[in-house]
Order: sequence, then C-alpha cells, then structure tokens
Amino acid sequence: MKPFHSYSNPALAIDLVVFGYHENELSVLLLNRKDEPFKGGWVLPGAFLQMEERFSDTCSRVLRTKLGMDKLYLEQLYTFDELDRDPRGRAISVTYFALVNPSRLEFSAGTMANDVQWFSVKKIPDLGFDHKIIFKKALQRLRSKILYFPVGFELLDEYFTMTELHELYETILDISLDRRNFRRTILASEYILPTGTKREGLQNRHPELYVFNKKLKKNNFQLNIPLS
Amino acid sequence: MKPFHSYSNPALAIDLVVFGYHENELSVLLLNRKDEPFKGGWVLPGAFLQMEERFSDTCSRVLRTKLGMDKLYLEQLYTFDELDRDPRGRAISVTYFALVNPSRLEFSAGTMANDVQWFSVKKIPDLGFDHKIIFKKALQRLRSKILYFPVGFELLDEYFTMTELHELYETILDISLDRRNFRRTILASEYILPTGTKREGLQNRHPELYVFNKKLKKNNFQLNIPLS
DNA sequence: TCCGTTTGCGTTATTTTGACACAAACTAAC
DNA sequence: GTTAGTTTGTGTCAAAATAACGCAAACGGA
Repeated sequence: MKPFHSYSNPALAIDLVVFGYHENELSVLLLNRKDEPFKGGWVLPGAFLQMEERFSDTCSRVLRTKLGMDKLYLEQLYTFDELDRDPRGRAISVTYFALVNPSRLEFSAGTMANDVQWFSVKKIPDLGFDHKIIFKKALQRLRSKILYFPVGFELLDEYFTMTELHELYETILDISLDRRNFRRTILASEYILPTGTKREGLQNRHPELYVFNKKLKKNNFQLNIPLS
Repeated sequence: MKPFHSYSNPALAIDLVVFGYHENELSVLLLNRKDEPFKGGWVLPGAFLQMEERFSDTCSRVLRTKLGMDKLYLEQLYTFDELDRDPRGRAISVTYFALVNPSRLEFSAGTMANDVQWFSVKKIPDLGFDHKIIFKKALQRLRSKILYFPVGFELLDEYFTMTELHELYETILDISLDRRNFRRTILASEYILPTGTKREGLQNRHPELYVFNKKLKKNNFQLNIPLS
C-alpha cells in the first residue's frame, strides 16, 4: 500500500511511555541511544511506522525487542507535531503509554537489553527530543486515569493484598490516602473481590488476598477514590 | 524542511469535528465532497498536513476557508490509523474537535460556502471514510469534558442567563438536570460570575446576566455537575 | 511470652447530593 | 390596568457520601 500523495510526507514515529510498578516505586522504561542525535543520551523507546503497520504493531515491535513482551495495556496518548522536535527533519510522533508488571516480563532487570533501563518517575534524567514533555503528559494521564479506572489490573500480580493495592494508589498519586476509607470505597465498588485465602509460604499470614473482578465492565466503570 | 527517511511515509490528514450550539441544538459542521472518493457524500472538513505546517495551522486553514474564522477552541482528539480508512491509500488522520458559537461567525448560514452545512448531532447522515467513528468519539469527549471543564465559554455569548447555560448542559448531555441544583452547583464553583445587569432591549427583564470567570485556572478546575 | 506493627471492622460529624416547595418577577391576553 | 400562566430566584430537608479516627484481633520478631 502506497501513499497517494505526490509530495512527501513527514516521518511518523511511535514513541512509548512504559510504566512499571515494583516495590512501591513507579518507573519508566528509557532507552540509551547508540546513534546521533542525542547519542549516549536517554530517550523514550520508539520506532518509525512502517507503511503497512498499524500503530499497535509498531508498539509491539518495540516492546518485544526491549522487554520480550508485547501484550501490554496500551493507550494512545497524544500526537506531537512541533516542527523542530527532531533535528534530522520533520517528524510527527504518535505517543502511547503502556502499563506493565515488571515481574511478568520475560527479561528481568539483569537480562534486559543493555541499552534499556527502568528509571523512577522521581528521578528522570534529561531526555532527548521532546521526550520530557511526552513523559510528563503520560504521568499526568496515568494519575487522572487511576481515579476512575481500574489501572491496578495491569500493574499488580494476580493475587494481591489490600495493602499492596493501597500503596499502589499512594505511589502513583504521590499522596497519602486513609487506609480505612480506601478499603471501604474499593470494596464497595466491585473493582476487586476477596478470595478468602492467605499468601502461600507464610504459614498463617494475616492479610487476605484479593483478585480483580474480571466481570467488571471496564467502560462505564466509576471508581472515585476518596482523596483523604 | 524535508523528511529524513528514504522510504515513503503515509499521508497525514487533519480532520475536524466542529461543534456549534444554537437555539438549544448541538450541531456539527459537515462538508459535501466534490471529488471521489465519496463524491456527493458528507464528510468532516479536513486537509492534508503540509510539510512546514503545525497541526493547528492546518486546522486554521480549514476553518478560515469554511467558516471565515480560525481562532476557535481546538483540542486534539485522537489519531486514526486503520490501513483501509482511505480507499486511495494509506492515510493517517489526526483529528481535532472545535467549539464555536455560530453567531460569532463571519459567515452566517446563508453566506457559508455552499458545500458546508450544520447538522444536528441527532441527525447525522452517513459519512465517508471512518468519519462516523471520529464524530462519535468527539461527541463522547465533549460530553465527558463538560462535566469537569468550563466548555460553555466557547459556545455561549459573552453575557448569558442561567437558563441559557442550564439548557446548554441539558442539550449537550441529552438529559434533564434539576434547574435549582444546577444553579447552586454552578454558582458555588466560580465558573461564572453574576453581573447584576439585565438583558438590554427588554425594558425590565428578570433573568440576570452572567459572564464566565476569566480568572479561573482552566487547568485544575473541577465542576461536577449534579446529574439530577 | 511480651511488644510493637499490621490488618480488619467499626463509629461519628460534616459535607454533598437529590428532590422539591414557594414566592417574586415577568409576559401575554384581555 | 387586571388577570392568568410562566419563568426565575431562594430556601428547606432527608438521604447519601465523605473525612477523620478508635479499637481490637492477628501477626512477627525478640
């Protein structure tokens, strides 16, 4: 399939903001560039759109290469069009944000491609291109989204404790939430379901394990986390 | 500025969903195509991105041509990438939605380009390309946006009555809202300010006129319209 | 067994919401 | 002008949601 224009079109890049949550820290996946421009600097992982590709195909290509996993939660974020965002020439960037539970990845931190690394969202280095702006927009989106959408689905293990879910929300929103009010609200929505079981290995541990309610219609769902 | 790719890139279209509000009706601007494909059919107004153009420049070009006005409220909606969305070949569409008070336009219904027309959102004809999907997404966005963002700024006259604002919300959301609760909520937020004046021309009209509060930080603003 | 911490369950005061009553201001018809 | 019906501004009240926090059982480590 060819473009039907006689004149040339801007290059089309797909850039990804991949969020990972692990041990009370929210991180983003960054790539260390091997080539100019920004050689040696950090950028968001991305690739150019191929002619016959859907955006999600390009995302999968990048994710598979860098994380060994391609079926993540993906959501289109925004399309950036500044004229000088790429020093090589006009390039449009369609950006996505992805959520991943790092413990589910094929590549663990040790075996990951040596040009990629997780960075805490609180310690993001300077980024090439306009990627700092893209990152900020993604974080903003995640923070507003978590208030009304069950984002934890993608970031926690299948079984998790109330404390873990509570800490996920505190970490992402970067505020403290009353533990007891949080519990009440979350349970009143049918966001998660109690399993009645305790964590294995620990002989008689107290905290109950929960699972996400798969029967939930993710669409018209409304959470409304109490902010205190 | 040239693209720096050796291989060719997809064409990049900018398509606009322009909403207008007039006499308790929410309408969308549609264009009647003069050429194939979809000759004679209705589509959203749009244009191809030129090499040195920002998206907003392309939007302005389209708006100026069709409405004689280019400084509207504009918001990027979504970028569509289906492979077969344009029968002529691969074309990506970056879509925007715009809000207009038709009474502020240079071109009134009579003097508008004869290939454009307002259609009530309740009576949208079949649309070419994937434009029906784009339209639906825009309407959805407008409806969710109005619940927490002062959208009326763009759709009403400078001075307006409480009833007019109330009816705007009812029309866009397509539900009925309790007049008295709506008033209470809107006034409690500082979304609008009373002017203490009455409408001119009508010697002693009762309904008070309001203006939008320009000092409002449009960012972290939260409305929360009561839905009853 | 003791002690500090975590977890589950509850109470209470305050605020917000939803539903609606009522009278003053207005318009149109006579 | 007077009258009748409508629109507009203000207030009330019960129910629901929110915010703040008490307490004891379950737990882990010393």
